[in-house]
Amino acid sequence: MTRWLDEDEQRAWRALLAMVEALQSGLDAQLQADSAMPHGYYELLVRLSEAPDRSLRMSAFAEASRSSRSRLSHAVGQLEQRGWVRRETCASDRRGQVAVLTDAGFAALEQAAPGHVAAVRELLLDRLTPCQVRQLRTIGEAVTGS
Amino acid sequence: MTRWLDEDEQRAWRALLAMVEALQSGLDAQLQADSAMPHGYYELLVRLSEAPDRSLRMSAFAEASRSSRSRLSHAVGQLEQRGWVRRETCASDRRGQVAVLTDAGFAALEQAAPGHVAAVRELLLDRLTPCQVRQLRTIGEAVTGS
DNA sequence: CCCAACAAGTTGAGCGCTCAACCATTCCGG
DNA sequence: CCGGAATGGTTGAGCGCTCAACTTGTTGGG
Repeated sequence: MTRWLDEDEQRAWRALLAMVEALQSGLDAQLQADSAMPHGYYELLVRLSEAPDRSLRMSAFAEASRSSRSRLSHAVGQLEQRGWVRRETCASDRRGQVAVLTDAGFAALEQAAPGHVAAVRELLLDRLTPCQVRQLRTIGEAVTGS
Repeated sequence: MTRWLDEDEQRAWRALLAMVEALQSGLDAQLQADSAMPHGYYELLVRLSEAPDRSLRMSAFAEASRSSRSRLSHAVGQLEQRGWVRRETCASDRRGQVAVLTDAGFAALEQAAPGHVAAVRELLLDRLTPCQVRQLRTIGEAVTGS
């Protein structure tokens, strides 16, 4: 028999859905408007910028960004067309491809970051107490299992 | 000057991103596999099923589901094609359309619900303490402003 | 060695969403 | 009343994502 959600669970779940919806649309709108960049691409550039040599093997890149190989392949294609990322074939394994953040890509990220961070503050962090911010982290880590 | 995220904020934000990603993909995969229904459509059917007469004026429907008019129009088109929703022209305002949940739509929802609820438990609620569930609700309400 | 399994990425079709443009109807000031 | 603004909803193009199929390269047991 199905164990339905009780009042508290129902409200928590719906509050989460609403929050996610608000954050996604808000952040995406801001990035799209100010930097002509979808939020997903921004996240990719961030991951890449944090990697050694600003470059990542595709499969490692996919894992780091919690993305499917296919999605990443399409996305990197787009980023490449915009000149933000360069593909290089891996030396040790000729199957492999390495995505490298170009200077233009890093510049685009630097240009986009302030507005994005401001939006994250405005839409999320400024609306929470420091304690809630810590709670949110704990909750997120519990859900993803680390 | 940009006020960057400090350690706590950074971790909280990334944990939230990871959690959202995990939940979205997990829930969508479950619904898609078990009921051939994207999560967004499920949410629409739920809202409709809770409305008086299982029907809603398009604009009210859009607001209730925090969706744009355009998105809703496309989505209802799909739901109509699947026979889950019926469109009727509004009596009092000939511009208006009313979306009505059909019996088949309600049946599809009843069929899909148990698996979905189970997935919500498995991926989210079971990983949190009751206290964290309440925290999550409070946080969500703070972010969305109610 | 060789070739069958496997691994790394890519590709194309299809789908849901967004944005802007668009029709139809209603409202409202002159 | 009448005509322009506002409202309600739809449409089409374009984009990012998913899924399944595919190509290319590696590897390991006969």
